[in-house]
Amino acid sequence: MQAELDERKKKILHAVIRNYLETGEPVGSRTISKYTDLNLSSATIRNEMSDLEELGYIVQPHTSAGRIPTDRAYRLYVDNMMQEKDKEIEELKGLLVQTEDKMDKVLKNVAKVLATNTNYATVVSAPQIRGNRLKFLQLSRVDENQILAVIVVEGNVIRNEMIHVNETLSDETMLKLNILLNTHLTGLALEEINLGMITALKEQAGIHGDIVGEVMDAIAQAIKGEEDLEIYTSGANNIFKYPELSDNRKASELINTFEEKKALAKLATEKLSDEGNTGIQVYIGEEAPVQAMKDCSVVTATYELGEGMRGSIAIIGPKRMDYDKVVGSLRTMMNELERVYKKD
Amino acid sequence: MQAELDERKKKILHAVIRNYLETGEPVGSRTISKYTDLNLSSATIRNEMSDLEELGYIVQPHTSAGRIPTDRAYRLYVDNMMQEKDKEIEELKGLLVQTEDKMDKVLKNVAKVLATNTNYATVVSAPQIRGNRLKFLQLSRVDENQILAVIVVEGNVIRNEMIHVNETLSDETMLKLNILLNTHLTGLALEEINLGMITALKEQAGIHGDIVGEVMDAIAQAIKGEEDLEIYTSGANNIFKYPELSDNRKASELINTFEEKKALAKLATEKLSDEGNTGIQVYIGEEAPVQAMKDCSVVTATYELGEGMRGSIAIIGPKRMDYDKVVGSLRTMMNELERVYKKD
DNA sequence: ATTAGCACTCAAGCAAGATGAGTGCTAACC
DNA sequence: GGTTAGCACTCATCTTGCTTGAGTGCTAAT
Repeated sequence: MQAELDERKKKILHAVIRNYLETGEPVGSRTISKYTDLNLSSATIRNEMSDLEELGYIVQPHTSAGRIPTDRAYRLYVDNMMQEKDKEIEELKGLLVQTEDKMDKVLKNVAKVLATNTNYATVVSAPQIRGNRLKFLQLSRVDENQILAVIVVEGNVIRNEMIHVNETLSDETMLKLNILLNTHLTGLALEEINLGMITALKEQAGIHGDIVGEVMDAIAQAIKGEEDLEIYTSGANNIFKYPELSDNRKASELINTFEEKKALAKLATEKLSDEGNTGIQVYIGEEAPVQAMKDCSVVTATYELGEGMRGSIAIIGPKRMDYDKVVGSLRTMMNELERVYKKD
Repeated sequence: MQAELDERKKKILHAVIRNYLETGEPVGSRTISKYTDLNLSSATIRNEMSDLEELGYIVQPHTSAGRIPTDRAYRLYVDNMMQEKDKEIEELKGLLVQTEDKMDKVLKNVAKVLATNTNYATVVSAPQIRGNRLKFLQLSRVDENQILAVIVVEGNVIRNEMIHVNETLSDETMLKLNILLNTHLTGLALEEINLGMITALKEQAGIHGDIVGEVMDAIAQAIKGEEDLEIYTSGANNIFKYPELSDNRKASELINTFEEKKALAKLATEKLSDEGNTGIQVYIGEEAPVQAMKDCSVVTATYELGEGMRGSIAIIGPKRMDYDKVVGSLRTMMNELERVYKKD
């Protein structure tokens, strides 16, 4: 009962959606009658629309208003009807490639460029370093009872962690510890550092075993602690451009969500484990993984910069967002990101 | 013509302000007549209010509405009439002291606590490290042609900078460089590292002089680059609680300002150079240093954590914000911050 | 100097049309 | 049978006029 949408119904539905995307107003039969090349009178369109309503693709906000697409219609549109328009997106590339070393700056920039280019709000999450290898480790005595641990992971992600110690360590001890830890841990993935290895290291460190313990904690914390889920947002104010989102309660909620980035983290990581598809996911309305966004649509893309270094980009806008353009922008942006970074 | 506000006028003005702060509605003569202990009829109040209007302290939003205070009245209020109520602020202290080592986390927390506690939006700028001393410097070879420079400044602010080199440096060279730089630079303030010293160091480094140059650049960049002006915001959505700010255009502008943190930087640093006063500044309406905030009031406080380590906290709300409470909260928060960190 | 009283103003709320976009249905048409 | 013209109906939105009530300013009396 749902697959049978004949060609004409599809055309009409498509017209309704496109029209609504542009205007944001309910669209009526007369408009469609003129808008399409079907040369049908408004009455015929009305009959068809009536059918489409029954099938759950469009609804009237109130009797005798035009129809607006439902989530289901958007879903159909995104899955089957969308033809990408790859215009003017090329310019994005130029904006990105400049300071290629500082990862965080680049990502902030990505968020910004996408926000201004699409006129929606964007969220970029920094790469998850899960599964990545330890590249370098350095302990330094900063003063009598503070040690600075610098941890560098593949992809040049750097973490600092301060460790308090009670005893003052000599230079030789520091040197020994550094050599010990580097020789044993460098090149290992996090999963490969197991408990056995840790206890072995502690033994070798002798009386300074507890420091090794602290260092290991620091490594663990630095790498998989919540802090590593750096998130950059941009264009939050864009939501004011869409009346259906900018009534006070909703706007407030959305802005709040943007500040409380933890909810966004969920959104970002949700589908990170999914493989297979092109990496672009579209969530429409209630499909969105975050409650506050049930009146929005969210388009997410996952980028991969190397062994297990995966982050994601999300664009949040009204349900009637310009899916074509967003998906296009997102795709070029991702490619560009991967191109710039993959050489590492 | 302006100093002469007799005692009664002051009392009435005070009553008007307090009442307006609470309700947000224009306040009329009858209300005041009951609200104060002056035992005057509404008619008398009317006469006095008429005078006050002429003197520019209150205005009517339209004929036959009550009066609301002008910027000038707020200014008078803040300068002379405010008596601090230091209740319930104490609880703030508890919320703050927990993870005392990670400066950025603490500041984020400060922003958050203040925002939830006052119901206004807050901005906290991380300390300017200008004038601070270099505590520790470490160069490490991360791979063939990348060197990681870790720079620790007094107050345990840590910066990482990647340096690309063309030649691969030997372990001994690295060690030498480290010793050279640390012995000469540690303990110095930025201003004390002058050009003469730099060329001297370069000479001593011999063929690796250019690396020294890069390191110095990194130090300079890391410490006084714009990046060091880390800014934390919280409670942006609080502005939706005040109708006079939450109409779409204004809200959008404010949110935008919050995202474009550079404007806030200006606000934060503006009065950093001023000395003398308690460190708390109140900007009312047009006095605010940022255009987008001309309908708000901004209360800023400067905290000082040691030699020249100064940051600032700002609270942004409607003109009718509860100045007493805000100033109180801000003051305890600052004291607490300084107490926790000054022992370093 | 203070107050009571009264006329006046004006935002805001409400009810009663007027408007118009859009629908559903029926009967006629090809 | 599919298509269309025509018409009655619905309902959000706009307009208009009316009422209400808070609040003022002024004047005359205390």
